[in-house]
Order: sequence, then structure tokens, then C-alpha cells
Amino acid sequence: MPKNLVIVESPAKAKTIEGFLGKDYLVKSSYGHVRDLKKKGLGVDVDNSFKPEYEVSPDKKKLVKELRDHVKKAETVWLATDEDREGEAISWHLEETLNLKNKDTKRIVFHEITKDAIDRAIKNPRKVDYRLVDAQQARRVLDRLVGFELSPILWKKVKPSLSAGRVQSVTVRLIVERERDIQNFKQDVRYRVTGVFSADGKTFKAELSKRFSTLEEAREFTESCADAQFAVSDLEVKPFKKKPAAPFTTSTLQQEASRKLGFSVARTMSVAQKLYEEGKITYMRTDSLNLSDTAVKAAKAVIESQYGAKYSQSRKYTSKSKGAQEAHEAVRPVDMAVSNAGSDTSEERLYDLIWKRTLASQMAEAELERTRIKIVLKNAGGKFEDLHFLAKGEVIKFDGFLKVYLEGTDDEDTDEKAEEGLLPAVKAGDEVERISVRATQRFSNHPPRYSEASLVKRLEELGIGRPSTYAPTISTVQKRGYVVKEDRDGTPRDYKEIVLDKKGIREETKTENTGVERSKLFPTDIGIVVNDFLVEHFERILSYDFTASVEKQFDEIAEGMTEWTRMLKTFYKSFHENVEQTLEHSDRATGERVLGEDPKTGKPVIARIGRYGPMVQIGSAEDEEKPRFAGLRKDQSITSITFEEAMDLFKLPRKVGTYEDGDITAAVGRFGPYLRHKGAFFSIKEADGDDPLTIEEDRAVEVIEAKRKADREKLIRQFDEDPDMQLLNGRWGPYLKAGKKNVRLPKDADVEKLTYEDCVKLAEAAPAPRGRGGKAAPKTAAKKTPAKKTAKKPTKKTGSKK
DNA sequence: CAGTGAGCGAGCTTCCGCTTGACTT
Repeated sequence: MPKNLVIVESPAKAKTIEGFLGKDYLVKSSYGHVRDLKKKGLGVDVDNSFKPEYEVSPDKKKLVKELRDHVKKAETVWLATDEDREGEAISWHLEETLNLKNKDTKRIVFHEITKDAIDRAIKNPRKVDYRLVDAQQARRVLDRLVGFELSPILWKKVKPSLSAGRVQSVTVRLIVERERDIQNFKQDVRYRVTGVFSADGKTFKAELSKRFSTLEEAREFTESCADAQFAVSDLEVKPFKKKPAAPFTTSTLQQEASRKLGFSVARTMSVAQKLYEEGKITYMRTDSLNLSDTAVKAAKAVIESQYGAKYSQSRKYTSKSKGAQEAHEAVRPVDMAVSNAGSDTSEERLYDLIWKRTLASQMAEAELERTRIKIVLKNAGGKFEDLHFLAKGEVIKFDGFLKVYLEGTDDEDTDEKAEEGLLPAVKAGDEVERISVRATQRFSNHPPRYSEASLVKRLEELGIGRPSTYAPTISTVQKRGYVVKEDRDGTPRDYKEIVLDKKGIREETKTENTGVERSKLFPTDIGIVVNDFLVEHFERILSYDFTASVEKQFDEIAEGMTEWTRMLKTFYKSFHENVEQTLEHSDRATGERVLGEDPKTGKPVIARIGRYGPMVQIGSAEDEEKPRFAGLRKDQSITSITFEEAMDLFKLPRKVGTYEDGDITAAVGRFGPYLRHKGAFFSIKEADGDDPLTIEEDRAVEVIEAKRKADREKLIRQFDEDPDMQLLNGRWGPYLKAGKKNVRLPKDADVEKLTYEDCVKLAEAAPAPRGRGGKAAPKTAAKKTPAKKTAKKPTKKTGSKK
């Protein structure tokens, strides 16, 4: 029996370390926190110095029992959780739940998982740092107080089941405010003039130093170019250097994987997790830029052997990001000599990105030369005499790290970038030949909407959230219905262009597509209403520097300058007062907007948030007659719906026709537009060209028949012995449905040959449906589903797939 | 799971950070 028990946070780490430590050491994992504030109720005794009420998390009960058994058998327990606030707290919670006070217990830390680092740690044990633990308790309790006092206000004043918190509410605020900036954006229209010139046998492009604000000016200038002479007035050649980007942290990994691989933040994390578990990369939830000496050396060796010594330049990077706790290394390959790894394409691509980024960070600067050629009009007349064309060129003299990797950009203004390429060898005074000049109408762009990754970047800049929470936070604000991730098709826009070339001058009108958005974050009506309510009543919590300011106080607690309950007392006094005031004195927040007057009754038509979401109503609750209600469709918003669109909604439900002696009606429900026929529902989709307001009888019958056909094909076989035992065709191939239980078939099963007895056996062997039945089941299931795609609502497909 | 939206009242919802599986119809 090993005499030593080592406890770390992650099982993959445990495995690696056990290899380093030998057979006197048993290494186990705590799987993160084992204890937390109790789930039910506030979990904090506010009147008793904020005493936290802790409980072993339900999913950790079994683990804690196992750990207790191991503790009994061990002589010494080594608490080797991460060296940050949370890690220290995990050690303390272990100390408490495993009764380690009377045991020989040592606290050790290391930032990199190398044999040296671990041996060193074992030689330098310390005690749990209770000041750091107190800082964590303050953080934990503050978050609970904020979350569990703000959320109920929303249930009362806006809609049940909503949530608010220090991190998520500010996240929503960023998205709502960006959307407002976009709404208020004043577009600027200018004429951008580019010329194509020729000299020394090369043609090159140059842009005019001024953009004209009117078509007339642009035309006048272009005309003046027709007979003008062009000459080089100035030539500037400047060397400059480019530095490689630092190794990956969680946040930069998410950004680059989004830019270069098109991965969502959640996808990046789950692919990285697999690489980590396979031992290919270091820990993926980190804010550290640090590389171990071993890694730096290994990178150097790879660079020297593959590219030569002059490409190598070892560097240390230090973090600039707010609140970085640096318990781990940067995200890097475990073994730099392995240039390909991963068990599927996603893993391979992500590994490649991490490998290149890490390698590049240890490579030499790139040396470049920037050339600027100024070209003037020699005889264009006084009016344009101050203007010149500027040609920009960039030449790589020594590629350095660029040989391997260049960081992507979020820049969407590709059109604003001048072509950068090889320029002719000219000198001041040389004449150049004008090939063509074109003045193109350009429109300024509104600020870009956030993508998941650019939002993470912003959150990190503000010091809000942690590497382990970026992905979950983005999923939470979408799950609550505050934010949706969507594509938007662009709309065509005409623009004018004046062209001067060999054939003379002409004016053209062209069309471009504008406003295309791919996987961008948009606020919903609920998101906007909740945000405005919170910003109005809880300015401090919602301010962008709130987290930074409490973090400073947590640091003071960690340094022993402030007592943690004192800090909470000060915070809670004003916060709680604010909560009570708001509960008592604020109005319901509905985002109400009066759209017009119903011509039939003269009553007001109002758009607002109702109990079930955005809706429109005619008349008000105080009227004698009940108001009429209609829910908004998914693509509509209370902030923008017009009177006409609202009135259309009241035309539903609408009778479409009859079929098989039953009425067909069309309407829009909780899950979108649908048809109803003899009690059955048939979803219709706008994507198929179907609209509940206009769909006709023939098409409706088609939809009904298509659904029936799909349902028929769904059933492969049914058994006489038990009609509840069915073999069905599902999204992932055939499966067995035994009563309420869905059973996966063995991979090699021959569906045609399965007997009833086989099926009974399979059904018995399969685990019971999760959630122990009852109404809790679907909820538990929804909760456990990892942030797949942009899981918004439980939108199930009703078998209409082809 | 689908046309709800008053009002009553019970019981429920909710936070952030640390970590992985289990499992999807």
C-alpha cells in the first residue's frame, strides 16, 4: 500500500503525476470542487457573519467516500490542487470533508507538470493558506448573494425562471449596448478613389489621399485625371519588424480556433479537452502565457533542426491580462517534437494550430520592408493640387516566425485595405503611366456585432469571468433567451462607380451584398428588457468595472489586509437595501410599446413582454372586455414590429381548408408555425416557403401527408407480444423503444433478425431513463446536455427530415 | 409540446468556478 496519497484536481493530471512519483504514491483526483454552498435556498447565513452553509455536492458523494477510504490507509496526504484562489479553497474543502486536521497533511503546488517541478514541490510543502481561502469564500458568497437576490426580482418584475449574475448580466449588457450602437450608427458615404499605374514594366495600385463626399467632386476629380501627368513625388522605404504572438491561453485559443477553424467556443473546449485527456496538450483552461523550460528547450530543438538556428529565438512571455491567476502553463503541445496529433480531423486541426502557435512564439522576429510611393498630378489644376496617390508595398526580407504561423484578425474591413505587394523600383521625379482611375462609392461600417470569440476577448479585457467559465457563460445567456447566435442574410445595395480607363470616362451603378452576419450574437427582446431593468436599478453591479473592483478587494483579503466578512458586510448593506427598494418601488418591466389603434374597436395595440415571452395585445387588462393576445413570431421583435405586422398576428389561428372531414387550421405556437388537423400538429417552416398567413389547402395537405409518411417509415417493426416494444428509425439510425425507454442497439446487430426475446434482453440491460421519471426528467436532461451548438430552446424536430 | 396572457396560490426557478462523463431519437 502506498504511504502517500496525493490529491490533484484533474484525473488526467493524476495519471501523469503518478508516473513521475513512483509506487510510494497514490495519486487521486478531486474532480474540481467537492463541496459548495448548499443548492437549496440562499446557503449563506446573512445575519450570522455571512456564515456559508456548505454541503458535499451530490455528484461528489461517492468520490468523497472513496477518498476517505484512501485517507485512512495513507500516512501522509498531499494536497496538490492548483495554486490559485479556487485551488486553495479546494484543498481547504478537502481538509474539512476528509477530516485531514489530525492527519499528516501537506499542501504543495506546481505550475508545470514536469518531473523536476513535482520533485521540487514535494521538497517544499506548506500549509493551506487560509487568507487565500477566505478570499475565495468572499468571492463565492458574493456571487451567490448577487445571483440569488437579483434573479427573484426578475421573476417578479419580468418573467419567471430568468437569472442575473455578476458575470452573465454584464455579458448581456455588452451585447445589448453593441446592438444599440449599431441602431444609432450614422452611416457615412464617401467616394474612394484608386488608381492603377505602370512603371518599370510593373502595374501597381495606389489610393488617393482624400475621399470625396459628393458624386460631383468625385466626377470632377476623375475627369481631371484624364489629361493629367503623374509622377513620383516621394519615396519612402522603411524596415520594420514583426513579433510572433504569445502562446495560447484559453481565450486566445478560442479566438484563433474561431477565426481560423470556424469552431464555436464550446467546440474548441471539447476538442481541446480530448487532446488533453490523450496527453497531447497541456491543460486547456489557463490564463498563463508561461512555457516550461523543458518546452522552451524542446521548441528550440525543433526549430533549429527544421529551419536552422537563425530562426530560433527563445522568449518568456508575461501576462498583461486583468486578474490572471496563472496556475498552469500556456496551452501547448506536451511534446514539441510531435507535429501531428489527434484522433479525428477536429483534434488534428486544433493540435496543428496549437503546435504552430507555440513554435512560432519561440522563433525569430520577421524582418520586413515597407515602401510608400507618393504620386502627384502634375497638371491637374489648382483645385486638386494638394492631393496625391499613395501606393503601399510590403516585402519580407526575413520570414522568421512567419514561416510557421500568423495570427488571424477580426478585421472585417477587407475593402479598406490597400493591396500590399511588390512595387516597381522608381525614384522621386519619375513619371508613371496612368492605366485607370476609379472612384467608388463606399459606406462606412457599423461597429461589428460580437461573435462568441470576440465576446470572450472583451470579457477577458474587462477581467470578467475565468478560463473555465467563458464557454458556459456564453451558453447560459443563450439558454436564458437573452441572446441568440444567428446568421443574417445580407441585403443588396446599389453603389456608384466612376471609371476612367482607355475607353474614356463612364458612370456605372453596381450592386453589392451588405449586412451578412455569420454566427453573431444578437440580443433578444427579453435580453433587452432585463438588461435595461438591471442597469436602471443596479448600476453598480452592472457596471463594467464592478468585477475589477471586487477583485481588488479579494486580493486585499488574500493579503490579510481586510477581513472577508467585513468586506461582504459593506457590500451587502447597500446592495440588499437596493434589492428591497427595487422590489417595492419599481414597475414591472415589459418593454411596452404602443403601436397604434385598432380600427375596429379604437383600443390601443401594444407590444410587450408577457408571461410567455414577446407578444402584442389589443386593449388593456383594465378594460371590461378581455384584451386579445398574440405571441410574436421568432423573427419579430417588440422593439421593431410595425402596427401592420402586429395586426397580421391577430389573423391567426386561421382556417386553411378541410381534409378528410376535418378542418385544417394554421397558427403560430410556442415552437413556431404549425398546422392542426383532427387534433394532430404539423410543423411548417418558413424555409420551405410556408407561411401560416398565406398557406393554402393543397399545400397544407401535402405537409400533412409528408409527416404521416415519415412517421410510417419511422416504424421498422412492432412485436405482437408487446405493442410497446418497437424498432424505430431515428436520427442516428435504428433504435429500440421499449415503453418509455430508448435503447441503443449493439453496433453489429442485424435489425431484421432481432427477436422479441433479444429486444427484451436489450431493454433490461440498458440503463433506466435518466431523471428517475416524472416531470424532472426532461429538465435534468436539458441541463446535462453540454453546450452543444447554440441550444436555444428544446426545439425538437417533429420527424420532418428527409 | 402547440390557440396561453385575469387572479389566486403552491412550489419551482436562480449565481460563479473548479472538474468530467453519460448520452442524446
